[in-house]
Parts: sequence; structure tokens; C-alpha cells
Amino acid sequence: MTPRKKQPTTTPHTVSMADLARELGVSMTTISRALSDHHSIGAATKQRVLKLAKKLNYQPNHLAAALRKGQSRLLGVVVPYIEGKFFPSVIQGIEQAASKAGFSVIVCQSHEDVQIERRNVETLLHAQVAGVLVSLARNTQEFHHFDKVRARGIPLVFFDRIPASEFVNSVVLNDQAGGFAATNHLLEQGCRRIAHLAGPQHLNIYRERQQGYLNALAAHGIEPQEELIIYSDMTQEDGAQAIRQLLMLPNPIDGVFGAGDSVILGALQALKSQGIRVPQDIALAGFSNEGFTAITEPRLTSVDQRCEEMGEAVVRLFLELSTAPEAQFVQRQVVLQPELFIRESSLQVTE
Amino acid sequence: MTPRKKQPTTTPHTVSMADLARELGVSMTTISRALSDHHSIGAATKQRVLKLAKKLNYQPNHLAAALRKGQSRLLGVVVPYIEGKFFPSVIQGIEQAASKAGFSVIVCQSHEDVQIERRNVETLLHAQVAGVLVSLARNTQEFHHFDKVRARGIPLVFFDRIPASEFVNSVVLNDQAGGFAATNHLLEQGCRRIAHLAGPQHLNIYRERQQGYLNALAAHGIEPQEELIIYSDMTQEDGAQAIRQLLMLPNPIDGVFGAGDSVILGALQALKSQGIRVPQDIALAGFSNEGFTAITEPRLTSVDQRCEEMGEAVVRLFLELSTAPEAQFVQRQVVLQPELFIRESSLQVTE
DNA sequence: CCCCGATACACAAACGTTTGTGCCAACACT
DNA sequence: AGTGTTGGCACAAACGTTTGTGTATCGGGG
Repeated sequence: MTPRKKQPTTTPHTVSMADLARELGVSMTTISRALSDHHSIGAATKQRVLKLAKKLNYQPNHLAAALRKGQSRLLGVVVPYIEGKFFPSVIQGIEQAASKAGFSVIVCQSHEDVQIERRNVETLLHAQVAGVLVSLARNTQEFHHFDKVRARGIPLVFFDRIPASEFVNSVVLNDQAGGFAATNHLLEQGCRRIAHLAGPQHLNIYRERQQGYLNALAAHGIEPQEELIIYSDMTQEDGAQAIRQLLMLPNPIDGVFGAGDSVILGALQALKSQGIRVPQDIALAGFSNEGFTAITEPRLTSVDQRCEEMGEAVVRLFLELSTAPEAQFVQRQVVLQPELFIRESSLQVTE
Repeated sequence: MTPRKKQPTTTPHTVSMADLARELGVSMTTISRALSDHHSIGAATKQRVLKLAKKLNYQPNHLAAALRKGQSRLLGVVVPYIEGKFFPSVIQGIEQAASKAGFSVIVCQSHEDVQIERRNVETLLHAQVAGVLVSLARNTQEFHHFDKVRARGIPLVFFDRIPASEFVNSVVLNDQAGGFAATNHLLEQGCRRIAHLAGPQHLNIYRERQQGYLNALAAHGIEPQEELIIYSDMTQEDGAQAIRQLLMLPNPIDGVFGAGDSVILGALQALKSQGIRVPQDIALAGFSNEGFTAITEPRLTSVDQRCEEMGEAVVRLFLELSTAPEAQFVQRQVVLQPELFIRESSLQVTE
């Protein structure tokens, strides 16, 4: 009875640096340095190591490296949600730029809940990420959960939805320019009484969009009217509700600029159900350039947010922070320029 | 001159188990076991450890644990894309179930490219994930890049888009039942010549949906017609193109079942631009229950895919595989039942 | 001939956990 | 009193890297 070896159903023992070292009769130091192209290793040795590594299909254990070096090649991202167009596109930009720099990306959703946002940040720290990239939940008004990130000396970058009046690094769209462009466009199309469907004012983006709206009115010498500004959470239903409210005003409106596309979609549906023509009676313009803006009838004019550029910019900022740690103490803000996509919902109002 | 201590601008030295041990005058073993609720540690000691850990704000280094234990608490997900509704929702389900089980989730997009898919798998293995969850890219016809995953003994679960004729664990929707339900519904509404906008046949989901279509026809004693089945990549433009082609047939059609919502959206737009009424002249039904199905006019009937349930099921399957490694050698397939959402695009065709 | 600086590599100590094994005391049982 | 059992803890070796320091050999400049 030949003592047959037990089947290696156990862990297939991934090949480690130690194996390479034994095989080549050199020390692990040499292996490590050869693989990371250290200058103190001869070209010939490097070649031998590389060759053997390929032959044995050596896979570096990044965990061990991360443990030893105290930092991983993982990037953590926290976003409110990943439905719609904006965040997926930004994430796409982040992934692309990150992978170029040799980083992988973890994505977490806060679902607009600061509680979950807190947990997400914890999760990411647990995963020993090298950086944390955040777009805030709607109800985040307090930012202590990010202190831990800074305390660990990990770069922290906010994008799009950033903390108000905090000393942070961030990438944002010039929302004010976007709001201005959209409103200005409506004005140029002949609108004179333009309503604004505004978002929660503690979020920078909605404040800025509204400011753009106000500036555009001012630029055309039009006095803003309080009754024309409707605040809400920007859902589709909110948009319909707002329209019902606006239609009850004595002086009819002739245009609406919404700080989001969903709210404008709701407005459009409410208008159509009342038999009001868009854009002939009331012109519409939204914000975000969501996919469905090209589906509705008429198609919706909207402000595009340069999503992928934003993702790339976020990663660039992260890389700067991580290579120059002293830069932690200066505040950086990158501002991207939006672009207005003009479609039928706002065209040919006059003539 | 008091010799003031140098500012600790250096690494804030995160508190480790060693610190706890020193503070409490016990060994690290005790700390580790107390924290993981090991039975050989006294209740009193556990309390002391837990209390101190909280007080010092001890954060476990999961990297070290993963290194030691040879497995992390990270789950890798590869999907073709994260736009639209389906994948975000599935991911949502995955995240939820995973976080309950103490896992975090990394998401990668293959962008429908098998090359990138390969790289994604590599990335995930580098990140030392505990499991790999995949929905295939459109052009993935060969599966060797997944061998490495199995070789490392890491659970591998496919969902929705799964390899044809491979020995794998998977979670899928009963696409055939979905195709049947949609087509059957059109038939019940009075349609008799129903076209099918089919997808790439090497993808299981599209084959199944088509089979459901054929079965429904057969169940009503209707002979399928080759000319009524149009194959494409299922984009919006493909849908419009297909309609143009179908309208040139001598015998007019009275219904269309599309294997996706985008392709049906294109069809709807093409029909409307030709002045053909939906659903009076031609009824429509799609697949996926995308968000925009409730926006179009008329709203689109569509098959819902139980996205979140799928995500949960995927994680459940992963957990089974990882706790019972011998189960690696049996094939498991979970099948979810779809649900038909009936809207105006298919209603009241007759009478 | 001596010293200096490269060049090329090895030693060994980290990084922060987990875990098999060993030790000791206390207790219960025959 | 001797034997077995159990509870409670410590020792030390892993896991797979990275890296500061040490130490040869060699060539060339003084």
C-alpha cells in the first residue's frame, strides 16, 4: 500500500516572495527590491526575479504590503445614492482616474441618511482606505464623523455636496453659473415672470443655483418675487405640487427654472395635465441633464454638470494631498464650469 | 527654557491591541480573545477590555486580521455598468445583505468590455476579496479569467448575466417567465401579430426572454414568424430602426414585446413620429421596468426584475459557499420570479 | 598602498492581528 | 490523597511584506 499523499484540497498556498527567494537562492529582501525596481539590485538579478515571478504566477499580497506600509491602494467613495445619471458618471470618472494611478475604488451609498453616512465612513476606515471622497447626504449638518478621517491623516475630499463653511478640500460645479445660464436663457427667450423651484438651502449646490437665478434676473433688471420661489425636496411630486401652487397666482408665470430635473419633470407633467402648453405658455429649464430629459415631450432644457471631469478632478486633488501631506493644512477648491443643453422645453417662446 | 515636547505632527499612532494590553497589564492574547468574545476569557476581563477599548477609541486593523486569517471582509462586484435602474438596485441589495453579514463591497464596472472585466477581476484579487460576484459583459464568451478566482478557493457567484453552459453558481431571474407573462398579456389584450425585439443570443437572459415569447405564442396556438423577430444590441436607436423595418411588412403588426426597455422606448418614439397610435394601433411591452417607463406617453408596460431580491440572494449564496467550502463542487442556481407591471402602452387594445 | 564610493546583496525587525499550545490554580470526584 | 476537569490566561509563532542597517567585493583616484 503506497502511502499516497493527501489530496491538497487545503488552501492552494499562493506563491509568496519567500518561495521566489528559496527558488533563486537569494534573500527576500532582494526579491522585494527587485520587484519594486529598487536601485540597489542589479539588472541581471531583477530580470531573473521578474522571470521567475511570471513563471510561478506570483501574486503580490497587497494586504501585507498595506499593513507594512501603513497605507493601502484603496479609495473610498461615499455618495448619497447611485441611481440617476450624476453619481454613476462621477464614479465612472473617479474609477478611471484612480485606476490610472493604481488605486481601486470602494463605493458606499448613504441613502441620504447621515446615520448610514457615519457607518460608511467607519467601514471605509476599517478597510484601511488611502483616501475618502465624499458627497454629503441631504441631512448632514454636522461633520464630526469626518474628524476620524483627518485624525488618521487620510486625505479627505468632498465633491458636489460639500460642507457649508468648513475648512475642507473640495471639487464643485459652478452651480451659480449654471443657474445663471439657465435663467438667462429663459429670459432671452422672452420670459419675464420666471418661477424657481429651489432645493434645501443648507446644501451649497441649491443655494448657488438659486443665487444664479437671482443674478440673472438682476442682470435683466427684474425684481425677484418671493412668491415665485418654491422650496422643496425636489422630488417629482414636489414639482407637480409647486406648479399647482404657482398656477393659483393672480399674475401668470411664463417660465420655470428648477434646481433639479426631477422637480421639473413633475412640473412638466402637472402642466400638461392642465392643458398648459410647454414651451408656448410656460418655458422650462432644469438642472443635471438627466437621461430622461431627452425622453420627455417636449424634451427638457437642462444644465449639464461635467460629471466625469468632476470625478477626475476629485482623484487629482486626492493625489496632490497624499503626496504632499503638508498640503492638508491649506484649503483647496476646484470649480468646474457647467454647460447648458438647450432643448424644446424652452425654445421659441416668443415670435 | 522648558524643553517643550516636539509637536506630534507625525503619525497619530492609532491605538493597537498592544496598547490595550500594556494598559491593562495583560497579554495581547487576552485582548484579542476578549474582543472576539472567545469562551476562554472571563466575563470580568472581557468587560474591562471592552471598556478600555471604547475609552481609548480602539479601531481594529482589519488588514492585519485579514492577513493573519488569510481572508478579508471585502466583497468584490463586477457589473457591466451602473447606469439605469437594474444594476444600482441589485448593488443596493448586495450592499444591504453584505453589511448585515459584516462585509464591505467593492464595485467595478466592466463597461461591457471583457478586457476591462479581466482587469477588474485582477484588481479584486489584489484587494484580497473574500468573494467575487459577477454579471458578465456583453462580449464575454470565454471565462478563463475566472479560473484564478476558483484557484484561490474564493467563492464565485454569477448573477443575471451568467456564462452559458458552465459549471457555476448563479442567481438569475426567470427571464422566460417574464417573457411569457409580457407576451401573454399582449395576447390577452387582443394582439395577434406580435413582433419581438430580441437581444444578443449568446446572453442567457435574452435567449430566455425570447423563449418565453415563443412559448406564449404557442400557448395561444400562434405560429411564430421569423420576420417578426428582430435581433439587435437593444439600444434606443435599434428600436427605432426595428420599427421602420417592421412597418414595411405586408401584414401589419399589432404588438411588440421588447427584451429591454430602451429598445421599446426607441420603438415608441419611432411609432409616434409616424403617427401610429400606442396602444390602439400597436401595443408595447418591455423588460426591466426602468425608471423612464413611468415617464413616457403612454407609460410603458414592463417586466420588473426584482433587483434588490437578486442582490440579497447573491450574497446569501456567497455566504453558503464560503461557510461550506465543499459546496464549491456542487452547482447552485437560484431563480427569482419576475413581475409584470401593466401600464397604458398595452391596455385596452380591443373593445 | 590606502581610502572612498558604488554596487549588490543579506539580516532582522517591524506592521497588528490570530491561534495552537502550555501553564497554573481551583475544584470536584473516586 | 490522588486524579481528572475546567476556567483563565500567557507565550510565541505565524501571515507576507517593507526597509534601515550591515557587510562584503570591486574599481578607481590620490
